[in-house]
Formats: sequence, structure tokens, C-alpha cells
Amino acid sequence: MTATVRDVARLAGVSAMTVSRVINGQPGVSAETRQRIEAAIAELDYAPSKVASSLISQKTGLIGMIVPDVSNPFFGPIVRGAETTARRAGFKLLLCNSESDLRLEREYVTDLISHRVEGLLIAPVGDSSRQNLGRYVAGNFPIVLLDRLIAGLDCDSVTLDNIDGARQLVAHLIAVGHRRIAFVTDADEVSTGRQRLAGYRKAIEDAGLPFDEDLVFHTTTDQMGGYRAAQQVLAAAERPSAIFAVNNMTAVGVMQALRQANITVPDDMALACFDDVQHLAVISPFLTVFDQPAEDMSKAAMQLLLERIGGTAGKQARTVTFPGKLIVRVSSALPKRG
Amino acid sequence: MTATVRDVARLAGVSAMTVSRVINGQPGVSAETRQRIEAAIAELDYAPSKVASSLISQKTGLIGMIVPDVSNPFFGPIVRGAETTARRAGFKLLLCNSESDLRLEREYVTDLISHRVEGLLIAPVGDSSRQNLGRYVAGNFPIVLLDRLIAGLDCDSVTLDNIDGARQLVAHLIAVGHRRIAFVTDADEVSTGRQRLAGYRKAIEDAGLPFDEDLVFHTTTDQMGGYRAAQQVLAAAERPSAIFAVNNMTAVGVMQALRQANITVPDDMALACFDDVQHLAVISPFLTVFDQPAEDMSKAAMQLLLERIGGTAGKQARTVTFPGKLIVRVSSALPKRG
DNA sequence: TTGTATGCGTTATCAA
DNA sequence: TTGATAACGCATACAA
Repeated sequence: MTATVRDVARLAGVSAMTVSRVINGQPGVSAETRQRIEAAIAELDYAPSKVASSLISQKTGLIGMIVPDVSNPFFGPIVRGAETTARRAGFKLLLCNSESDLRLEREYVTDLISHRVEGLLIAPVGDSSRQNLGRYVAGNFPIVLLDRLIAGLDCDSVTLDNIDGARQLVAHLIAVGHRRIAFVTDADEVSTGRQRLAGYRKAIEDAGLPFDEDLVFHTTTDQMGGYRAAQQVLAAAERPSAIFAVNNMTAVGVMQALRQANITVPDDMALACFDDVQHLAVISPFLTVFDQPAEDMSKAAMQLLLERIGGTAGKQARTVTFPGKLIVRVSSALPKRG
Repeated sequence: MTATVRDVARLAGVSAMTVSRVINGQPGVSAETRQRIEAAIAELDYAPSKVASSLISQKTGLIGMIVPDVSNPFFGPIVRGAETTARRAGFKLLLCNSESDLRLEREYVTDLISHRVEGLLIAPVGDSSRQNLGRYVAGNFPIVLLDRLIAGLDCDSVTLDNIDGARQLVAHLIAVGHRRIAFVTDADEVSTGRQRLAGYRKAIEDAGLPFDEDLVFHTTTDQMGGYRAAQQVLAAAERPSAIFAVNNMTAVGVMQALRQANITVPDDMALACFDDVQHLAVISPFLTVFDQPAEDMSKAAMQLLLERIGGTAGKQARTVTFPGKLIVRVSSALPKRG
């Protein structure tokens, strides 16, 4: 296991160089010698060290990937797609969970750079991630942003058309008959939140309804954030008939708060959000969502990254936008009571 | 970005060695020299290469992790927990999806070894994974098995008490009134399937019911496998009143087939399975499941691995078994019709 | 067809 | 307190 080329060479009675040739499938080795070397390799369980070869070639075959949380059903497929695409190109994935923590993200980035990953695929925490990434982008280090853009950072990216997605979702709610629709979203610092807010607003204005600032509830976009925000929604003077949650975890938190308050969806309150959870929809098709093709987006992003690593990309930053699709289920219906 | 110690040394007017000392926080460098070096490091955006230092220290700070599929809601939290624990110990995670493919698994294992990961945390494909892992276990390379054991491989492991879990789940179905319970599971080659079958059988015999081989349907434990198996269940001469699916994806497939056949759960047929999907349960608490503490199991497994890497483990293989818990929801009720 | 020398970027060792 | 040298494991360039 800890055998080196030299050990193999000694056992086979040749030089280290000849062993190296056999390993890399280079020509110029007699069949007989090759056989002896292969026997020695098997005998010693020799596995060539990528650490050493990386040092020479300046290529580690490693790609860094940072997401807020792999266990989030949106990011699971994202990571899966990226890994599959990377593997097919001969790369391995170093996976990091930033926990939406800017400092942790920075730590990961510098660590990954030290490990000499050849590129970085990242769903950044937010606009502030620019602090963590700016210098590398400036230094032409291969980076692709996924899911979220970073204001002021000109960089390859793959995102959803969040504005139109949110517009479609809210337009649907309006079509169903909702007039007061709360939007539970994150701080202005995250591009997805900003864009979805723009779409929300557009749908409302398209319908000739008044845009009401008070119906936008800013929070953290995790379960607890959704929970808290929903409580605020319920406490509002004039209660909305529907809640639009900016993403899946937020919707879960909203649901939790509603249930606790004995409010049934959609009989008492409608609910819709971004991100579908595929298999779960089979078990219980309940939530109306705007579905993002997470795995495809991630594969596309990895493809961009591979091109940049391979040098076939050109200097210009490339922007890929996916459409996504509205999936109407029961949760968005107009309340029967109230 | 591609600056080396020497570049820094030159800029600071010192030797490479002194730079190295500063980077590693070693003593014996005057405050003034240290400052000059730190300035040079910042100036050049210097990031020390772990590739080079790994070569010397023989430690990469890398841990390999192989799971069938991160996007599976059971493995997402598994990977998340492992990564968190690894990070806190200063390790990074190389993530691989075996796709339950033995050849792919082997390829990953050898690749990871070449990358000189210091240990391997793996949810193996099945007993045949012994081919892929046996030599490394024999060579005392740090490996911990997670979720699944491998017959004949004496190795650290963290698993659930599958026998008792399945027993509890099936005992519940019997208590509710079910008498003919189908079990949809995988080939005998996977330890979890074997153990859950044993638990299924035990619950049935404990209740004084006859164990019927024909009620055990072997298939692949993915959605398609569950789908096909459910169709067989429905075609059975004497139709069971409940289906016990060996895991989450299988249950999804079963559900899909039932829905397609216009069979409502639980009005026409009950359903229960292993693995809960936490947040989803909030959205729609429907499926009766036996819940595994995936993230905790994974953290424990990583802990075992870290101990083995650190050499504080002892030669004996350690076996950790988690209990899990039954969560009764509506899907397991006794059918009203039929 | 095979081998020797050299260097990748870093650090351990020993010397100054 | 600082530096010169060698070595980690492999591969490139060149020589034999």
C-alpha cells in the first residue's frame, strides 16, 4: 500500500523510469519487462501516488464544491449532478457545506486553494461572498457560480430565471383568486431572493394589484426563519390568503407554524414555494411549487467549469439561465373559510 | 496564486525555510522578520501547497466517502454529518457516488487510494464490495462501514439495529390488524435487506402467523424496483393488505405503482417503510416509517474513522449499532375496503 | 528498449 | 535567529 515506484522497480529488476512508463501506458517497454513489472505491481499492491504526480504535473484532478448544505433536498441533486459530470471528466469532488456562513465559506475556499483544486463550483452564501471569491476571480482561477449570483462579480454562472419563475408562481395564485399574498424571503443580500421579489412584484403589478411592502417578510431562509416569518404573517392586521415562500426549507417552517396555529392548508391559508422534492411528490402531491431542474443546472455548471479548467472557455464570463416550471397542486387553492 | 515559498522568500529577503517557519507558526523567527514575511505573503496572495507538504508529511488531510447516491434523502444527511465531523478534525471530504455499481465503487476506491486519502467511510454496495475493500482492510488501511455490513469482512462499522427495527414496524402492522404483509426488499446480497427480512419474519412468527416465502418480493431497491415489485404484489393470488418496503426509494416506487393502479393508501392498501424524510413529514405527515438517525450515525462513523486514522483505535474492529424509532402515521392503517 | 539526472513545492535536519 | 541541503514520489528530458 505504501510501496513506491522504486520498490516495484527493485522487485521487477528494472529502473523506476520503466515502471513509470508501464503505469502511464507509455510505449517503449518490451512485453516481457512489462509483464514482470505488472506482476511486481500486483504483488506489492502498488498504487501510484497522485500527490507526487500532481506536484509535477501541477494538476490534482480535484474540483472543489461548496454548497450551503448537501442534506437540503435542493442541493442533494446539485451535488450529485456535479459529481457525476466531474467523474466522467476524470475529476474528483471535494465537498464542503458552508452552512450559509461567510467565515466558514472563506475558510473552505482558502483550504481548497491550498489543496490545489483545479476549479471551484460554488453556490455562494450571498453578495458578501465577493470578499471570499473576488481575488480568485480576478486571478482567473476557474470559478463557476451556481444558483446564486454575486453582485459586482463578473464570473461564469448557472442560475434559474428566478424573476419569471416567481412571476409565474404568483400569477397562478392571483389567477386562483388570491389578492393579498405574503412573500417570505431572505435578506436583500441573496440574489435569488432579490430576483424572486422582483418577479413577485411584477406579477402583482401585471394584475393591476397594489404592491404592498408590508406583505414582504424578510427572514433567514431556513426552517426556523420560515416558522418565525409565518407567525408574523398571521399576526398581520389584514391577513393574506396565501403565502409564497422563497424556497423549500422556508416553506417547511411556514407549514410548521401554520399547523401549530391550527391553520389548515389550503382551507384556511394557501401556500406555494420554490423547489420541488421529486420523489416526495409521489408520496403526497400536495405543495404547489416552482420546480428547478437542479441536477441539470449543476451538470451544466460543472461543464462550464471543466471548459474553463481545460482552457477552452474564452475570457468572457458566461451566463446560463434555466427556465424551470410551475407545478400546481392543492396547496395553492383559495381558502374555503375565513 | 501560483507563488511558492521561494517567491515569498525572495520578496521578503529571507530563505524559504524561514517562510516555512512563519507559515507553520513555528518559533524561532524574529518579530520583524515575521512581519516582513507576512507582508510578502499577502502581497503575493501566497497559499502554501498541500500537495507538496502532503508529500513530505505523508498526510493529505483527505478522507474518502462513498455512498450510493447523495441525492437520496437518506444519504444526504449521512454525507452532511460526515463532512461536518471531518471538517472539525481538519479533514476534507472527497465525495463519491457509487450508484450501487460494484465496478464504479472499485474504481472510486482505487482512485481514492491513489489520492492518498487517509481513510475511507463507505456505505458499500453489498457483500460483493468485499472484493473492493478486502485487501485494504487486510492492510490495516482505516475503513469504516456505514449503514451496511459486508459478510466476512471484519471491519469497524456503524449500522442500525435493522432486525429489531423491521420487527417493530411489522409488529405495528400486525397490531393494527394486518395479516398478510408483503415485504419488498433487495437481493440477499445486502446486509440491510437480510436483517430487515429477519425482523419481518420474527414479528410474524412472534404473532403466531405463518411465514410465507411468497410474500417476500426481491427487487432492486430503487424507485423502479419498488414500482415493479408492487405490480407483482398486486398480481398475487391472495392480495396482502399491507406492503413493507425495505427503504425510502423502494416505497416511492411502490406508491407510484399503487397510484397508477388506482389503489389508495391506506384505504385499499397499507404502506410502511424504512427511512423518514424529516422536513417532508412537516409538509405532509403521511407515511408510517422506521426512522434512522442518519446524521448521528454518520457522525459516529466518522468519529470511529478519525480514531483509527489517529492510531488511537486498537486492532479490534468496533461495531456501533443505533436503535432508530417507529413513527406511526396514516399510511399503515387497515384498509377500509376490499 | 532502458536508464540517469533533475525538479515539482515543501519541510526536517543539521549547521552557522 | 537563520540558512543550506536533502528528501518526499513521481515524470520529463535526455542519454545510452
